[in-house]
Amino acid sequence: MPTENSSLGFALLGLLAREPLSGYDLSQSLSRRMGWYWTARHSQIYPELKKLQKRGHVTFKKVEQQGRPDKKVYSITTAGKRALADWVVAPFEEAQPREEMLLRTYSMWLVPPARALEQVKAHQTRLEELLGRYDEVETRLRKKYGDDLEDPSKPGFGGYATLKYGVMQRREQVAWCRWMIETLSGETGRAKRSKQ
Amino acid sequence: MPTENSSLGFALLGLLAREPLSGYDLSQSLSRRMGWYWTARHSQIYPELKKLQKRGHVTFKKVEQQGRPDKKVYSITTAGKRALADWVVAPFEEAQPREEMLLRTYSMWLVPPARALEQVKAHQTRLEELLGRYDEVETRLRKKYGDDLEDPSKPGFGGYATLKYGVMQRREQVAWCRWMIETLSGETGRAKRSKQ
DNA sequence: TAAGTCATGTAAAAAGTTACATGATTCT
DNA sequence: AGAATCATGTAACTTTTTACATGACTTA
Repeated sequence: MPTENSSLGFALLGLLAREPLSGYDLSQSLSRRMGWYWTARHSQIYPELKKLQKRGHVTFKKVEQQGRPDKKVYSITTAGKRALADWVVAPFEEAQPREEMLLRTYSMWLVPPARALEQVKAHQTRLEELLGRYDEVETRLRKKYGDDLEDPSKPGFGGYATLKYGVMQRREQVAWCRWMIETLSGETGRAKRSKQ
Repeated sequence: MPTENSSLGFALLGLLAREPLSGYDLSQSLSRRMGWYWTARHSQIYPELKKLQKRGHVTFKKVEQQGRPDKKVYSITTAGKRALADWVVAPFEEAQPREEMLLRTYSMWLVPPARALEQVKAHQTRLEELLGRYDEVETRLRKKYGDDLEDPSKPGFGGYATLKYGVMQRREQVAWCRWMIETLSGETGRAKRSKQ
């Protein structure tokens, strides 16, 4: 076992620092609250919780439920909270980026611009759907935390600041899509005109 | 072996579609040309080239050199070029994003704003260094391709479009950092003032 | 002489995805 | 009756990182 938690471990601790959650809850919360910058499947979450528990960063107690399967509710420990806070301010290097859209864009010169156009438009649609969901999240956050969102010592701030980042990035990505569409259709337009 | 190439496989094909390269060259080109949206170490590249070769998407010939180790120069095949072009326009889902800065931001409410501030400033510095390097790349691209950069059927377009995306994203990330710094220092400012 | 570049690989481990596995309840 | 939700896990596989391994030549 490595000396430090993985990024996923810290993601889970970040959620547990706000409220105790079961593995199932963590899976939902991760995708709902951190989904636009970190994700994991439940098959990765359950083993990770075991590691956190062995390290003493979380504890759990079994909760029996009526009409539902029993669950294990995890809570962050003092040591876990300290490890998390240390990690937040520790120097680090960003993980290697993986933007498949750009990988495809790099080789778009090989295909007819009209086909490339379809790919870019599909991407734009995905982005706009995402932006729509951000709006709902912002409304929900504002209702839950109010003016506390701008207060960096309140838990609401984390969700707000990361959401803001997501919105800014997605908007800019849509702008890039628009530029791509213009450039690509300009070309097909010229091609069509020259054939007339 | 899976039926399709991995993303890395297509990244390498994308480079080889422009010119034949050795494994070593591919490693350099990958980080120089695609470094801000896809990376790989040489330990991943060499095995991947073997897979591409077994699939018939690339061929190689040994080139003996004087005063330097021999090298294997890889070229894309017709089948490889077709597979690449198909992949460029195929529907897909973006790989899961991994933005560690946001993971840390989510838990920043746990630490004193002054410490969080340091982290954000360090991030901003990294981003501005990146932006500086983009400038050099743009100059180099413009010299090499001229007005062909805006022509979607010329190879220069791929590099130009992806670079543009990178510049737009990084600028927006810097703007987010500035907002964070404002919000975090506002808070420390208030704290300091209230203690006076 | 030490560090850096050119050049190619393998091994081990960590991180992440997909598939397998089970079972009760609730909603359509 | 079938699909969705709640709930927890394991197994197999792919992808990525880190470390190991070698060796000639060039530059400071």
